[in-house]
Order: sequence, then C-alpha cells, then structure tokens
Amino acid sequence: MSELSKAYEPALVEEKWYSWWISRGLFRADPSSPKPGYSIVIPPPNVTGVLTLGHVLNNATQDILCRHARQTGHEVLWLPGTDHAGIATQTVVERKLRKEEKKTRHDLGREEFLRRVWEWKEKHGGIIINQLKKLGCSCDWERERFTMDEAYARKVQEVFVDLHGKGLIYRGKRMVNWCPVSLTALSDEEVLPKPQKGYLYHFKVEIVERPGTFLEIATTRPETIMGDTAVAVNPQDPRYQEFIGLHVRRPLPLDDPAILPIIGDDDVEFEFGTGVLKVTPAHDKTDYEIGLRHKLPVLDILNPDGTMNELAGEDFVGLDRFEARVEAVDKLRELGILVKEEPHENHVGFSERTDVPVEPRLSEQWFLKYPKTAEARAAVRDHLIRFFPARWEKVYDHWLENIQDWCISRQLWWGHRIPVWYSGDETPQIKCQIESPGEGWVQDPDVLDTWFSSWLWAHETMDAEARKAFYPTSVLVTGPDILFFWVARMIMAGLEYTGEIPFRSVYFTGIVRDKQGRKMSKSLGNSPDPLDLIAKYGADGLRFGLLRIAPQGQDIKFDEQQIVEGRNFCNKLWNACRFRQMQGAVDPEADPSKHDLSLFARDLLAKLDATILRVAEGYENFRFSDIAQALYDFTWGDFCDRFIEAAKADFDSPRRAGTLAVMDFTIQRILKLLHPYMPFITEELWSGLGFGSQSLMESSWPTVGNAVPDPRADAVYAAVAQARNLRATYHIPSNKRLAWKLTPAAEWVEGVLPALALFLQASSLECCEVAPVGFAACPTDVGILHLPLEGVVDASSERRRLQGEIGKVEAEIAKVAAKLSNETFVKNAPAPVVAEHRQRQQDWMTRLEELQTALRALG
RNA sequence: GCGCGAUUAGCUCAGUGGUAGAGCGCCUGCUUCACACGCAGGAAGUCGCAGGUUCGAACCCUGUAUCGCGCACCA
Repeated sequence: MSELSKAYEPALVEEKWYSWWISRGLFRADPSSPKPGYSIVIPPPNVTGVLTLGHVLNNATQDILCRHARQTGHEVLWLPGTDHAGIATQTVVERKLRKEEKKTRHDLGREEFLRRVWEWKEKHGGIIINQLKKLGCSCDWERERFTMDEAYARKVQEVFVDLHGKGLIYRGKRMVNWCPVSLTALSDEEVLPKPQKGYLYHFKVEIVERPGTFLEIATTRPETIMGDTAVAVNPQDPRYQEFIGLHVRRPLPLDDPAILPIIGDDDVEFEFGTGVLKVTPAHDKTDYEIGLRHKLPVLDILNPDGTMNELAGEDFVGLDRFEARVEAVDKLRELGILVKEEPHENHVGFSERTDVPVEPRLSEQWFLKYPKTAEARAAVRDHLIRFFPARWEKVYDHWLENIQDWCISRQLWWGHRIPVWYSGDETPQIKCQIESPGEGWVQDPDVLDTWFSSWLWAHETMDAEARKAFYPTSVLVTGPDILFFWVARMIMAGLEYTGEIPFRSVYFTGIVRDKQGRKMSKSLGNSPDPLDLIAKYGADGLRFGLLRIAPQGQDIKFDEQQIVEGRNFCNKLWNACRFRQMQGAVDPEADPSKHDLSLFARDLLAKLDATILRVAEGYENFRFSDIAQALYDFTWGDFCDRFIEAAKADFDSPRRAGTLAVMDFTIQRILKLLHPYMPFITEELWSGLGFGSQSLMESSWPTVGNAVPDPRADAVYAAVAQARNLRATYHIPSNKRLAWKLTPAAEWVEGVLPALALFLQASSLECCEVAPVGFAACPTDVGILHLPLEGVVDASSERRRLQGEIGKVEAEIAKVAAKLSNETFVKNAPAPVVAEHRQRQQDWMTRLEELQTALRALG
C-alpha cells in the first residue's frame, strides 16, 4: 500500500468505502443465516424530512449497534424506510401548488392531487435516505419500506377492518381537537399545551326572573358567548344556589339575546373566576360534557377554518375567532356589562404541526379503543421490554393507565383511506371492508392518522421469512418525544398482531439542543446542516464527536467544537497508524506471546484488556459516550502518548520485533473496537496497513487476553511527568536537552533507562548512587531524578522550591494522620480502606525524607 | 397541581460512600525524526443552597432554589 498522507482526509475515502460495502452486500440481512439474528427497524423519518442532528444521533447510534452486532457474530437486519407523514406532506404539496399554479387541492380533485403528491414523493422523498448513506448507515437498503407501499397499505386497512370487527374501532360524534389550518381532527397527542398570556374577561348578565340582579361571569373566550346555551354554578356554592333553575339573558349576538337556564354542575369550581361558568357545549370539552348531563342544545358558531358563522350574528360572521374576541369585548363594553379585564395566563392547546391554537370541535370521527393495553403495560413493568434509561417506564405506565380512545380519522387526502363504505341517503348502510361492495357504495372520504400505519412498522415491514429470523427486533432506538405516538402504540400492535413484543429493548436518545439549550428546529434556524459538518469534519468525526457527548438519555448541548475534537481524534488515530507504517510492513498475524516483551508492552496489553471490558460493559448498558470515552482514552493516552513514546526506545534494540508485534496486535484491536463509531477511517486504515482484505464488519470482535498489568509502567510514566514538571518550574525550554542523572529505586529501573531518556529528551541519563552536587532532586517511584542546575538556576531557588514541596507533603501527611488517629475511623472503616490510608501515609513519609535529603544536600 | 430530569473548573460533561476528574478554552514552553487536527507543563472547583444519616457525603435521606421536560378539562 502507498504511504499514508500526513493528515486524514475523509472526503477522499468515505464514498469509496460506502460503495464497496454495498457492492459486497455487507448490509444485506440473510434470514437463512445460521448466525443468531439481531435486528433494528429504523424510526421512519418523514418523506418531507431533511437530516437534522437529531437524526444523526439517532441513526449513528443504530449504526453503531448494528456494526457491533455484525462484528460479534450476528446476522443483522437494519430495516430502513420512511413514513408518508400525512399532514406534513400534504401541506408541502399544497403550498407548492398554491405558489406555482395558484390552485388548491380542490381545484385538482382528489385523484389528480394524489398523483401530484406521489410525483413529489418520488422526486424529493429520497433526500433523507441519501443523507443517511453519507453518514455511513449500514441499513439493508434492499428492504427499504414506505408506509404507503402497496402491501403495507393493504395491511393497514386489514388492521382497520379487523379492529372494527372486534368492536374496537367505532364512529362517533364527539369533541375532538380540530386544527383550523389543516382542517382536520387531531389526536390528543398532537396537541401541545402552551402557556398563553391573555385576559379573564368579567361581564354581568341579568337574571330574567329577578330584574336588577346580575350574575358576573368570567371567561377567557368572550367570542363564544353566542354559542352559550346555559350558565352553570356549583350546586354547593352558597352564593349562587338560590339561582339554579332561573334564567339569564345572553348578551350576544345583539339581534338574538337568548334566554339561558342557570344550572348546577359539580364541575364548576368555587374559586375560579367568579364561580359562574358560561357553558358553550360546541366549543369546549368540559362544557360539552356539562351539556350532555343537562341535555343542553349545542350551538356551533364557528366554521371549520376558525371564522365565525352566521349563527354568531351579523356583527361577527366571517370574522376570525381572534378578531371576534376583540369585537366581543367591545360589544360587552358598549352594552355596559363588561366589569373588568384581568390579565390571566392559561394553557391553550396548539397543533403540533401548524402551531396554531386547536379548536375543540364536535364532529363525526373514527375512534380506536386501544387493544392489549394491560398486556402492553405488563410487558414493560415486568421487563419483557427494557427501557434505557429506565425512568421512561414510569411515564409510559402513567400514559397507559390513563389512556383515552384514539381519534384516528383525518380530514386529509394523503394517507390510508378509511376502508368503510356508505350506501343510501335516508338510512345509510355502512360496510367496513377493503374492496368496494359494488355500485352505489361510496367510500369514507377521510384517511387514517399516520401513526395508525406506523404502529405496525416493527412487524409489517418484514416478510414472513424475515420475521422468523428477526422478529421480535432486538432494540428500538428513538427519541422520548415519540414514546406515546409510536413506541407505546407499536407495543400494543405487536402484541395484538404477532402475539409478541415488537422489541426487547428501547434506547431513548437525548434531544440535541443548541448552546442556549433550545431544541433545534427548522423555524429557529439553529440547527447546523449535518452534511456541512460531514464535509468539514468527515462522517466519522461527526459521529464520534456527537456520540462522545451523548450520555445515556440526557439532552445534548451541541457545540461544533465537539465535532472538531472528533475530527482531531480521527487524525490522531491516522497518524499513529502512519507512524507504525513508517517502521515497515505490519504483520496481520502478530502474536505478542511469542516475544519477550518490555514491561511497557505487557502493561499496554493489560490496559487493552481493561478497555475491551469497559467497552463491553458500555454496549451492555447502552452507554455510548462511555464507550467512546474509553476508546479515546486508550488510543490517545495509553497507546499514543505513553506506549508509542516508550516503544521508540526499542526500535534499535533486540526488542524491536516484540514491540512491533504489540503495536500491530493493538492497532488491529483498536480499529475493530472503533469501527462501529468510525466505520470509514477504520476500514481505510485496516486495508491500508494491510491487515486484511475483508471488511472490518466481517472481522471478529476483540476478546480479552490474559495480560497482567505491570504497575512499573505507570511508575515510569508518573516519574516522567514529575521530572517534566520540575523542568517547567525552572522555565527550561522543552527543546533544551539536559544531562539528567538518576538514583534508581530498584534494579529493574536500569532496563527502562533508554525509554526514560527519550521521554525526558535527555542528552544523557546516567545513574549515580548519591545525589550529585549542583542538581535539583526530583524524588519519584522509580528513583530520584537529578536535573542539572548549572547555568539554569541558583541553589537558593532550589532550596525555596524544595521547601515549598516539603510544605505540601507535610500538609498531606497531616491530613492522613488526622484520619488515622480517629479511633472510630480505624474501628469502623473496612480494613482495606484503613490499610490504603496507612500506605498513603507511608508513601508521603518516604517522599518527605527524600525531599529533606535533597534539601540537606544543597547545604 | 402531580411526576421526571438537570445543577461538579470559563465551556461541554464523567464521577452512586474512602486523596475531586476528562476534553476544550486559558497561560507558559516547544516545528523533539506520526500527528500544530500536534507535544510538554501549568493555573483553575466552598461539587446550587440548608439540614440529616455516617468514622467518612459530589454520591444516601429530607427540605429548598433555579432551569428544562412530561402529565393535568380550572372556564
């Protein structure tokens, strides 16, 4: 192989390796493989979507799990795809239509409009899929699915028919969340309560039977007065009890001042407002229920788009609901019945998609009574499915405990059409089936909530053969924001239709936020484009940098600097390998056990084992940042900073072969361990150095050996750090070579003199038995290092320095002594802890003596 | 209102009972024959606050503050 370039250039290699993986079919899942199966279904991104940092985190995590699984001998299925995103996609295409052709979907008609959406989907729907490829995702692209694929769509309809047959799906006229912009009903989950600063408007109404007596009503929505059909008070409320059964005059609309009954209902709070509630059954959920209890008429004064209809009276008709509010207040003021406007903050439901206030609206919709709720709760409670982090289990359980029927119909065109047919005008007949029952039958115009299709994702994306090998899936990687939307529903669907849980573990990633802690969003424009980051730092740098700061389930404050560090780490790894390459060809079969190794080499192998264990533990517990950190520490610290530097002393010695063998052995394992996080660079280095012609994905995962740590290695490293510190204390430039001397603490130290000399950049390093005159002493665990002071520093500064050191050591000794002289400590603390303190005390004493000797030697 | 997280060095975060850590940033010195996307050294923290348990608390308990997130029909 040609020489590695001086710096790693990701752009030159990423494309090449991705095509190579694809061409070798390495992402393909073989259901007939004898290997144990491992599977993940991708949380399908919207077809309208573009890659965000959230996707990067989520999909890099899945890729890591999948590559690791392949390396540990599993047959892996990572099943990709997208969902049709009903509202979002329809909105995008409608907007385009309006802009380019000044038409609405109604101008085109349903069939033509849907044709246009498909056209749009074919053209733009694949963007995010291609972006995932740039990221290195090892999905089985031959199995890519879309929630509107023919087979999948049919399954969705079959499920509807089945649940209808079981009596779980029903049609009903109910209060639903209505989006006046999308003109469709929404599920409860698609409504986000937001605190809104508004006013509590107080106005008074006269009691018909008691002229001159008024009730004061407080409301946040005066624009709905025209829809009021009663006034309610709490029957226990002594202030108003006597009025129950009487009537008030409704002030609006002016031309139709209706007479409303005063009713008593327990739902009315004493303390809130005035304790008198205007009841608007058509436009408030609570009011609707009160209305049902008291058989009140329902007076709908709003159009679907949130404007007022003719029932609101001629002063209001056509006004938007918020304009109408202003107008209503004006009218109350003109009538002289507005008592006060009190600033008031309340929560108003907003549409998740369009971000406008949702309007409670009475309409005919399809609802689902969820199947298998008890089983779904039990599956998580009994840990058949494990959540990481576990705290989401409680949230999940609470939601299921209070679960409400799901409004699954949407007044859209883009989606799975409801398989219900109507016939006849007067007494319509209804049939629930997929095919048309024949002439004269008209299909329900509505479509299903997108989640009603994606809740089948885990099993319906697989054919029978795949399901046999790969279902239940191993793990689901997703964000906690779709715990209810998707995760919980998928569990219920899985239990209902496969009789099994859909996945064994759920790993919830954190949410990527900006430096101010705000969620990244398109509208805020605070999300960097991951493709730009890939271009700048490489996919590996982005993946590693992001995963390293993504502790389990905690939100991530994104900082581009972290990605820079990922890139830097790639470069470090690159150069370590490049350095190895400069020593000659590698040996793919390198076996350290066949060589007599330096203590540095033996200790490195022990640290490698410890790293492999840390990494294994990380995978076990989904601690992705721990894994990244362990590999970073080992590669940069143990391997590059310490071992390679020590190894340089062996290159001209008989140790050369053994040391190179350890390097080869270790680099192979580093590349394997890092491959899941940094697939491109590891592949490039693996092949570039000549370790093999297979992909790392097909290689084996490193196992621990039987290396024994040698504490002498750390003693040398620590001594080096102390000596360098001493040199820095005297401001000796690091390029100035000094003639160090050493009084060794043990015989073995002679063996590491060449390495020590290299570490210290020493011009020479000779041993001496007694402290030489004119040197500064640095007591270490490997002996006393003597730094020549001549021409550098005078004896009095050295004396001052030593006295300072002695002061610090004495303080430490005092600290330990205090603890050891505490009888209860010695009595109660576990023996090893006490022993450790004793040892510590002794170490400090030794150091003190050495320092004092050095001080005396200065005279 | 209930529940859940977070609070440790300037920044981003590790650290679940025994000598407070990492990376970045900062300061100092270095183009030392892999790497300036680098090397070496350094300064820097009353671990949000107040109690408690313990020989010993960043860690366990109680309370509290601030920030964030869920859930909830107070109009």
